[in-house]
Amino acid sequence: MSNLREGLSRMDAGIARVGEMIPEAPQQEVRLTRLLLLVGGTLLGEVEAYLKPHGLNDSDFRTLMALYSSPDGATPSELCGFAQQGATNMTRIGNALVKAGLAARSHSAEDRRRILLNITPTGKRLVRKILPPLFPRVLGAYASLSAGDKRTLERLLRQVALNIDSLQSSDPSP
Amino acid sequence: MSNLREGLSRMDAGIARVGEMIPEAPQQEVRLTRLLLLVGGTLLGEVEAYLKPHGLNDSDFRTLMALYSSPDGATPSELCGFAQQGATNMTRIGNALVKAGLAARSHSAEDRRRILLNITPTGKRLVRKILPPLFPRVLGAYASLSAGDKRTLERLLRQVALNIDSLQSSDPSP
DNA sequence: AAGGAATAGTTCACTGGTGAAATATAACGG
DNA sequence: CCGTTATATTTCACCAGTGAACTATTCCTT
Repeated sequence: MSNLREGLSRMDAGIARVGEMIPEAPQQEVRLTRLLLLVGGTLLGEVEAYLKPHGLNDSDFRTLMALYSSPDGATPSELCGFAQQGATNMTRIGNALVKAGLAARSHSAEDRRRILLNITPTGKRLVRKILPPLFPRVLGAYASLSAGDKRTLERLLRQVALNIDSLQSSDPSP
Repeated sequence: MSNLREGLSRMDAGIARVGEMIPEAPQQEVRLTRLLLLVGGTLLGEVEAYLKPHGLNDSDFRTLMALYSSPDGATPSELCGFAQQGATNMTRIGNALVKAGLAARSHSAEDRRRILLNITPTGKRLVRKILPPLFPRVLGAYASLSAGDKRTLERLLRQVALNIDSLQSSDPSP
């Protein structure tokens, strides 16, 4: 059932096979990209599998966490920033959280275009309940990495992020 | 428009804010996980933005690449392995590729349960057309990394993958 | 104060992916 | 052979996320 391991070896084999037919292909970089996607996707799947029984998916959860750490509430637009979601989807997330009794909507008094979302006591209880068992899982993913390894990994990932940003700005798509 | 950079700083701020309220939270590991997800997702978005004008998404493309490197064709199940997709979705991908004239379906003679997919000349032409412009983009994401950095990144990501696998097997979900 | 641009949120139609059940064929044990 | 079991693919109903268009409100400029 060692799923990622198996998936990785299939991925490696496939990339090598394509690399034989197309020698110009930057194999290592393709491998890195696929690896990133595969690891990230699996990690996300793990987290969501844990959240599902509680009726949340990862973006619902990120939004709930943002509300948990916003004592004065937050507007959907602010939450979009934190949860890395578009406004459209934030509407759905808000609906879901309100329906589940985890958050409450209210209209802003100063700016009547704005909606304010606040976490409810039920929402706080849920966060305090589901968060602690999540920690060992997150830690487990990096268990075999030394402190230095983790710092290196973070540094390299941030570098890749910056590179992607420069790509985007220099390259307004053909 | 520096999107990832901005997203990252919002993410960092959010994690730090939660970390103040919940000191037991493993901040670095949470940061790493979110970073992985964010970078992976953006990278995927980049690739798909390039593929979209050609009528393909990333899993269509992975499947097409698998067919390109399979001179004798492949069954949907085999393609699932390469493209990291479920059988259900592979049916849809197959439909899409056939409809676009990039692949052809045929029934296997020995085992009549099986379907064989083969790339068409049109499909081969498309691969040879869209692949080369993709290379500089992939390379660009890792442009600021030294050869050693890339090897380190790959090593660390593979370690994380193995850790996740052991988590899964040791932890049959509560 | 009026008109137009900007902003906040929502709705709608669509894409992409999933799990469970259905269908068809093959393989196996007696 | 025959019934059971396993495998390959598809269908169906659903969930999550997106871009474009819409509504309501506020800001800005004269």
